[in-house]
Amino acid sequence: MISEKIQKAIQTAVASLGMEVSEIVLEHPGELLHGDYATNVAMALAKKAGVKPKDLAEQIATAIRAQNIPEIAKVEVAGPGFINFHLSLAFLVSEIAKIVSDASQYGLNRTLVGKVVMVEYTSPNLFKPLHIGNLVGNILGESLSRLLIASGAEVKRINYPSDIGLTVAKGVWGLQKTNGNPKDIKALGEAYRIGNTAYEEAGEEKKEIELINKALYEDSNSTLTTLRKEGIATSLSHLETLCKKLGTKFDTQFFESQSAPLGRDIVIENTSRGIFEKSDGAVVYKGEAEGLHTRVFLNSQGLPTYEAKEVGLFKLKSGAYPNFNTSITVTGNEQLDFFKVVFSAIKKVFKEETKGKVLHHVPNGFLTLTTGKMSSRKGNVITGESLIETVQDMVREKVKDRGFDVSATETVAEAVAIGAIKYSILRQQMGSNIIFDFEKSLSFEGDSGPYLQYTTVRGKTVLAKAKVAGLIPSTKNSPKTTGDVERLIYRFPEVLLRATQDYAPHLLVTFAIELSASFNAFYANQTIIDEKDPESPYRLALTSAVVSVLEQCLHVLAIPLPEKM
RNA sequence: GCCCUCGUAGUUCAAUGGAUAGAACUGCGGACUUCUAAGCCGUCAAUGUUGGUUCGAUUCCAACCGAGGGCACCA
Repeated sequence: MISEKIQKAIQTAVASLGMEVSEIVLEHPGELLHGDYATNVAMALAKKAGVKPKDLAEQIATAIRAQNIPEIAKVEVAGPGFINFHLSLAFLVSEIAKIVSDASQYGLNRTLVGKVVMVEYTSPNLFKPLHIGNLVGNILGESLSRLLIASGAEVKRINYPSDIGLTVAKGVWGLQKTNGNPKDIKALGEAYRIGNTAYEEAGEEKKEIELINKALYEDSNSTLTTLRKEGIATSLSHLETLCKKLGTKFDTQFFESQSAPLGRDIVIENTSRGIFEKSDGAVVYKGEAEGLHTRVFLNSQGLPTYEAKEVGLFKLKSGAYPNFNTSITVTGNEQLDFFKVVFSAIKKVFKEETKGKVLHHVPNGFLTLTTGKMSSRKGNVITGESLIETVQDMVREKVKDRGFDVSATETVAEAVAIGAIKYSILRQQMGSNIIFDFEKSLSFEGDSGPYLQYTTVRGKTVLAKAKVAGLIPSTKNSPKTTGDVERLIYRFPEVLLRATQDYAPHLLVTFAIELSASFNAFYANQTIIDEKDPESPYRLALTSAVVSVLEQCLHVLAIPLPEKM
């Protein structure tokens, strides 16, 4: 990568002056006028060396110039002591050529080759309609998975649905009351709603539901068990359809019905070893020694709680992938403290199995809707599905006057709806709460999923037209100056790498938007296809490079690309 | 009460301790008989408060104000 090359050059220059730096900070100046890269080493070293930052910067700059690096056209000192680097035209053009030839391989790195990473996300309660939170978790988890793959990791996507417990009991109770069909997803949703309401009223019904819960755990009533199993099958196949729409395919599913008994046994076993202890009839883990808090792992009836199930889940996961290096769990940010305690307990219980491995909890924020539209249209419960449906309805309206045929309209509407939703979730830093604005997300103007999709589709249209005209992309005849597109696009590999290292898909989103904007400006400024212009093949190569990089961005973000828009 | 997040234009988001805080939406004003106008160009507008560390703070530290979340048998 070019950034590494420049860092090395600085290191060499600094060393030649008899100084040392542990880390070279290289950044892209906010203004393209200030060059393509800048470093602050001179300012950082000046004090220790007892010289003026600007003087030291000049000395370092001279030492760098002496190295005659072909990729660097100009090195200059500016401001309080920055050293600015301007990349050479030859480098920028050669990078375009490289992108065109590497295509979908451009920018991938091998930093995680040989590493096995488990990513657990989505993890819904079966029987309960998919909540918006599950949708957010799925979207972030999928993008994280794809980022890791782009760095060479072997990713195992894991889904951990809750198929037993109070939620399921509420649904089964509701099915009996409504005489609902467990094979009908709508009936399941309704059954859960009724069961949940009844439970909250805390009367006789609550006791009935608790008895059902116990019976389901013990598998003591075949009628109830059958209802549960049928409902689970329905929920699962429905989930699979939705995940397919969202671009997710899980490698493995573990169920709470598996992790619960396993977790319970492990906790009991480790209570005698002193890791857990009894307190008020329950079995707890005391985290206070590590600045955490106490959590209940087995309740006073001896049933495993969510905590114990996590312990069991770890056993399942590490059993399935014993060679794993990192285990990532994506859940809502309200579980931050919960996971600190649970991970602490797991590390003690599985001392050997967790040695040298990383357990990581990645929190995602809440999604709130700004307009009251959802509630008026779909009832009080806002599910992941109804969100997608509503957005898709709105897109369908917009697509109508574009003159597509019926099937194209449907495909485009779905891709754009999912693009809009995913974008609004992925655009901001993971973990902070998300405000979803229908009007804004679907305004189709700027800073949106559709903008990225539109730019890419537009670029592809140009390429297709050029092919018909017999023009072939080439960087042979490049112009004397380059524009913003060239000065942004070569950054893709570093952005991709940093997004992976920081678990920050939003960095890629920001990059994709900036690249799109620069391409759209370029597009508006001149005609790309012109048989008489010797530079036309270069502009085509540039277009091809942009399309290729944007397609990669969309792929990593798991945003679908429609054929036309 | 204790702990964890967070506070940036009117709104929704950016900014690995750096230079004139960057976009989008909204408002106002433009261009175009041209490859997709879901596009392009211009313009108005912001770091909650008070201190501290630093050559340099939106970023780090402290206090305060404000929002959200968590803290024993839900997940």
